Amino acid sequence: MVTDHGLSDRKLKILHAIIKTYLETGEPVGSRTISKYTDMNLSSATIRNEMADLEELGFIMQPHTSAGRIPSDKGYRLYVDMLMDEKEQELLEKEEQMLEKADRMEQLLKQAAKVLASSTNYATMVSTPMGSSNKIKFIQLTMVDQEQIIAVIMLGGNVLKNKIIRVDEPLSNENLLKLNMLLNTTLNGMPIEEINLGLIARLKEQAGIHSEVVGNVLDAVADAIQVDEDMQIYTSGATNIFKYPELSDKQSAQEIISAFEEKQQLTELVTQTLSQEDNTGIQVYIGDEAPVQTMKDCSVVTATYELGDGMKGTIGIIGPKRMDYEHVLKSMKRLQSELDQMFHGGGKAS
Amino acid sequence: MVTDHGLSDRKLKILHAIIKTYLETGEPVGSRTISKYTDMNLSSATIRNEMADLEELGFIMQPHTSAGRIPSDKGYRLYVDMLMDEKEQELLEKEEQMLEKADRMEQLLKQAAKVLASSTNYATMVSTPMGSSNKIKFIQLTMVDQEQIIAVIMLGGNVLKNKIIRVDEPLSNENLLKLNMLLNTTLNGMPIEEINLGLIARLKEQAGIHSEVVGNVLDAVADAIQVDEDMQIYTSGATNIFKYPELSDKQSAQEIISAFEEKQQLTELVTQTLSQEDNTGIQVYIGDEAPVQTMKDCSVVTATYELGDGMKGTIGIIGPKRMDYEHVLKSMKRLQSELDQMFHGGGKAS
DNA sequence: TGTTAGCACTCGAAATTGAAGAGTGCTAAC
DNA sequence: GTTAGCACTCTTCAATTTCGAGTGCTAACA
Repeated sequence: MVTDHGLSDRKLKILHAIIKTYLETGEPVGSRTISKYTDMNLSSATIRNEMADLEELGFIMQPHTSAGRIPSDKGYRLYVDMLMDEKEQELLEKEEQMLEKADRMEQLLKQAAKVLASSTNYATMVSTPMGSSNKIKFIQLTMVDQEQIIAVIMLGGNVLKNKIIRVDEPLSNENLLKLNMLLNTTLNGMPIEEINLGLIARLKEQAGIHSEVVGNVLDAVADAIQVDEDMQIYTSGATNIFKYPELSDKQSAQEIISAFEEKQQLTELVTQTLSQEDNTGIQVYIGDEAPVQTMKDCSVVTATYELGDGMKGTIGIIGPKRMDYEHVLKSMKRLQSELDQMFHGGGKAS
Repeated sequence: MVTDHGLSDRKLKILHAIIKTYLETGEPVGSRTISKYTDMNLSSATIRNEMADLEELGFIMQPHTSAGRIPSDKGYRLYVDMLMDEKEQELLEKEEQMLEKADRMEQLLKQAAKVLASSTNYATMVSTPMGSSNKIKFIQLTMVDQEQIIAVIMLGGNVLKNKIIRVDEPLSNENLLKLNMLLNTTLNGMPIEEINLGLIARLKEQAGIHSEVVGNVLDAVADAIQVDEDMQIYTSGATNIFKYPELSDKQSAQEIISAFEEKQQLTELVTQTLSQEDNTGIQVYIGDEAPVQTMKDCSVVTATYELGDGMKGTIGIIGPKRMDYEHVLKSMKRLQSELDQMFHGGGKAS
């Protein structure tokens, strides 16, 4: 993320002006505009010369011969890199309030997506935390009636899963207790990856005549985890993309909204983001940089947040390349830290 | 739903032909087309005369002076009413297979929405069952560690909810057992509406020093039910509306997709549908008939399915007025009966 | 009386044209 | 190195024209 460019101060200033103006208007910006807008006291002709240079260097481009210039991906990249260095500490109380209210994780995340969407006017997504190394914290079997047992499984990060198991004949209280003991002593604190066939066989053996139930429980565990692994993604503000003409022609709009609805592609985005190591946890993909083809005409900003036990989730904003990066980065950092804080503050669970 | 119209057989045939052709093409259909398409051996001029009559009766209309005719809402209505009388028993195995795989209710419903969307090419929604009169079937408190208790609550329809409760100091096993007894004997089988302040006060009194925990549990119950009441709605294929030019201009598309994303309006649709009493449980709203303003240019087909204990959910299809009603109604009935069957077959739960 | 052929007419959609305007690149002068 | 000026390019938008589909009506026919 080195901002290494061989640009003169003046070129940089002009580039900055071009991008900023373009972000606001969405229209190609011409030399005359810049000449007036900035306080550099340069004529449009001079600007034109500089612009010709900038274009040759690949920072800006012309959509057609006699139009103004628009930033290229490379130009945006430079701009964003410069922004990333800055810092800010503002807070919006309204957002916080809204977030405070939600006390279940799902709701919280949904809410977060919504808040972000409404405060930025872009499309947003939030993924539920996903544990690269998840542990079983607690298992409890309970009889509901003659035929049904509930298995409650608590995973790291206080995530609860339950599953109904049908049995042919009722277990005695004593046996149930034994099973609970067995499962808890064996599985408690165990990382999910370590549950292998050998272990399962051993467990079943120890369960004796109730090996079938154990099998069912383990299936249930596997199932619970399974469902946990294809993580949930909450989205909001997908229709915001209609606000940006450059994205809202039928073709693009449909593709992007599809991606949002189907979530398949978002999953990819999340995976990619999580695998990336970075100090701040915030990443900006401009155009083709995004790991998803559908978003090649957009910019995507992602941030990861962390729960205590190695569980990580992702927040994402998808918008036009002419995104208000400054605002977005600010919002992202804020939300990221709020989520971090809330989860570390403890006790929120689904 | 009486199909009472004063139309001659020939007029009916022509109207049918017009609608069918329009459903396929989406273009206004002219007299010449009908004259060739049908096997009635009538010249276009004759057809024109009949069409003039049909227009006067309000079954069809002209978008502009010299265009073909398109069906009016009234025309669609007649057409649909005629279809509703018919029956059919075809099945698509592919669909069934897909549905078979899902064993948790949420997944099942999500899957259902997806299947329906892909088989009809319209936007679809499925709402989770919502109980007008829900009962508590089972409550169980379990200590996880010194500070946390899990409350597992099972509602009618085998819906499971759980909630983590924090306590300041650990409960003894004995006390926990007592509490469990207390809660279960008092609350089991109790309709949620009957849990009132008086009952809560009585419970707390009986719980003695642990009244606080009881309060928490009841809060949890309230909470669990709360979340259950603002029901979930799963959608799929929202982008299908882009396939129909008459809906895909920016304005409409955005509105409809927004409605799908925000789900606020869909909730209204569901409520309306559920309140309607009808023998088949299938309803067709054409244009303005829909309870939601956003959908005034669409047709909406809804069906309700039932769980055992008075819980009802809704399936919905939203598409253009020129919807393939025949196919949609068929699919709906099929899905409806499949869901009914699955839930009555028993044991599926979240 | 019901059906059909023919014709003039209407109106929207698409193609064509033209003018306006924004912006550029280049050159020559400062 | 900077600027003014000018010719040129290209998009946009509105006005205009053309084209064709479809109609309603009338008159003739079975």
